[in-house]
Amino acid sequence: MLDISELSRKSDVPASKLRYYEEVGLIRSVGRKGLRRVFDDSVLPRLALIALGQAAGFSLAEIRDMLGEERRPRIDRDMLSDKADALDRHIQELSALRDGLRHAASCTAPSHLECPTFQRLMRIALARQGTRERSRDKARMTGKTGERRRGDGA
Amino acid sequence: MLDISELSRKSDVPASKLRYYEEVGLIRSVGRKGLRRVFDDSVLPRLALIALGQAAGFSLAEIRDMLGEERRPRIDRDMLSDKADALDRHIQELSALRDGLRHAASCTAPSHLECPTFQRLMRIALARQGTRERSRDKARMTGKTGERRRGDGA
DNA sequence: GCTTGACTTCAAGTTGACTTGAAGTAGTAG
DNA sequence: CTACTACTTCAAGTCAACTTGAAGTCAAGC
Repeated sequence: MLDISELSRKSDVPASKLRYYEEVGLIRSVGRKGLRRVFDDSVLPRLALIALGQAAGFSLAEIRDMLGEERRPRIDRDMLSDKADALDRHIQELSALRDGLRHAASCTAPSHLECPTFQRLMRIALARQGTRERSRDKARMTGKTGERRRGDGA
Repeated sequence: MLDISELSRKSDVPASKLRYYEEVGLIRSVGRKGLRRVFDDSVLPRLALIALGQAAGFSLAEIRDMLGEERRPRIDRDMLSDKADALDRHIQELSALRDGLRHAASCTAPSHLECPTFQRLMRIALARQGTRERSRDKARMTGKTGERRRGDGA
């Protein structure tokens, strides 16, 4: 059982962020001690997963969907699998980009836009990109942030 | 030689975005025909690189640094190499996340936060994360958007 | 030579993910 | 019991990366 500052210290996540995450339903406190939130240890791994999901380029809404709403542990395995596939494609692209950068760093061609190796690597990366057909347009998601939108009253 | 709508069509990038990219110095038009911008074909691969860079999680400012300011093709090879290394670490994390998702999708444990395999995968991912020590705090960059900041006058 | 419509500029709006600040409250140390 | 301080809420601010809208311009077709 942790209060917000202990959780903040242990997770290296600012308290304001923790409150925000609770507000949008990414984490939950197990109760209050007076006014103060009380968290339990299970939010630590959860916060780590959130950070990881963000690093993977998922929005908080997507991450919330992936993790489930804390007390609904049964999460959609097909969706998870789809996310994994999408992530894998993303990884392929990034790998191509990494190789491109790596090559550009060592290549002695006058301008690497003219270097055939670089061009080939980029073609590979871009071909993949075309394959996905703007899949990130669908990532915008239809709000569904539960509560929220209070900061726009007046 | 393309006008903005042709470029938009060929690149599948909205004209507003192209103007924005020009404004912030990511691309350049070769001139004007009357008021209208004229681009040459070299911006097409450049736009593709920009998209790729974004997919890799770089900010537009970082991408601009990586690509150079169009007429300064000599770009810093050490920096490129550092970016490649950073990207590679990122890829490792994403791979761990992908494996975690993949496993979660097929795992029959009651809740995969309790599944030992999942926990192990996450530990690996998180260990890596600790290694980087908040490197993304440095990614904020010191503005340096050249011109810009006009839309916030009053 | 006038209308049309795709371009232009510039300001302002939007979205996601937060942070900051003011004003209030409550467990704890003295 | 009072003070202190770390918490609380809520509104508003910020930042990147764009988009939207209003008002203007200009080459082309009729």
